[in-house]
Amino acid sequence: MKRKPSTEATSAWIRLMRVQSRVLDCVEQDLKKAGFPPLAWYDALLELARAPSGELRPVELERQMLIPQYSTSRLIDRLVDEGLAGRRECKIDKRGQFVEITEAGRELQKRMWGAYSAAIEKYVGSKLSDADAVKLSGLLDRLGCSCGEMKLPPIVHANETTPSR
Amino acid sequence: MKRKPSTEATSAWIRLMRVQSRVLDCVEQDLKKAGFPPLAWYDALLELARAPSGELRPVELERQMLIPQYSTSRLIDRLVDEGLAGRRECKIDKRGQFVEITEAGRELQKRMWGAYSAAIEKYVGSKLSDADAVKLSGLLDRLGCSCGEMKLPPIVHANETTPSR
DNA sequence: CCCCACTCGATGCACCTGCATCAATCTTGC
DNA sequence: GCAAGATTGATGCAGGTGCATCGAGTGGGG
Repeated sequence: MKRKPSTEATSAWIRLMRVQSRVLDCVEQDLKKAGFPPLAWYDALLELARAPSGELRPVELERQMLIPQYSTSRLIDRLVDEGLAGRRECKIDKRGQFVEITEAGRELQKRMWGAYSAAIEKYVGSKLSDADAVKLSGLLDRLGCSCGEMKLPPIVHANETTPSR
Repeated sequence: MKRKPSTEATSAWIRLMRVQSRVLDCVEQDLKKAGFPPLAWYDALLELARAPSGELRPVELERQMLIPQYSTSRLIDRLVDEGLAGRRECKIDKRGQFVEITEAGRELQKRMWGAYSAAIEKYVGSKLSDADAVKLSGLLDRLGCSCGEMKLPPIVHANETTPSR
């Protein structure tokens, strides 16, 4: 039988939807106004930059970013078109390929982090104490775990460097 | 000067993005599998159904739903195409119009609420105690308030009836 | 009364997403 | 060694979104 959600749960749901779309919007706006491409590009560049030799199989990228296969495929197209990444064939599995970040790609990723981190601070950091941020993370994690499976990297980044969504 | 966000804030940001997209996805999936249209349709139908005489100016709808003008315009097109709503001219302001929900619209909205509420319960309600849901709402509200302005209806719905995102 | 600024809603365009499907290649089981 | 099935990545199509712009209509000041 379907239990109905409590008012509290429903209210949390509504806020989750509204607040994230609003905050995401703000952040994307800031990036765009600074002349940068969408966040998805950043995420991909970051994953590539982080990879041992600056290259990944599309499948890896896809799994890291939790986006569908075709989406990865076309995102890579765009990165390649802009000279931010290159495709390299994969000798050992001829179906596959490697995508490797270019210097321009690394450079853009770093510049974007400047604007991106400022936006995170502006729209999240400055509104919440660290303790509250931790509480929020905790509550969100409880939701995330298993609507399928969820692999959230516990904490993502190196010292002066960069997160990913 | 740009302060950098704390690790905690960044981590909360990441989770906010990932968790909501995952949960939203799950809910939309459930609706789609039950043969229903996207959530946005539900939201619009609900706003219309809630309106005093089942009709609203597009501008109102737009403000309720917090989506851009062109988006509203096209959403209405789709609802009208499906016979879920109708357009009626506005006598007093001939630029404008009224959109009014049809019986089919009301009926669909009610049927969707069945699936929708079940999904909310499944992906949110069942994962959080009411107290935690309230905590989550509270933390989210702190983020929502003013990346522009935010008018979150404090608590949205009537007894056995229906929320909106 | 008329003009100008504004509001309302629609639309062409580019792009992005989801879905289904494809061809190529790899792997497994026999 | 080979057929059946799984995996990798691309792509055509339909729809949705953002952006810029447009035409119609309103309303306020001179």
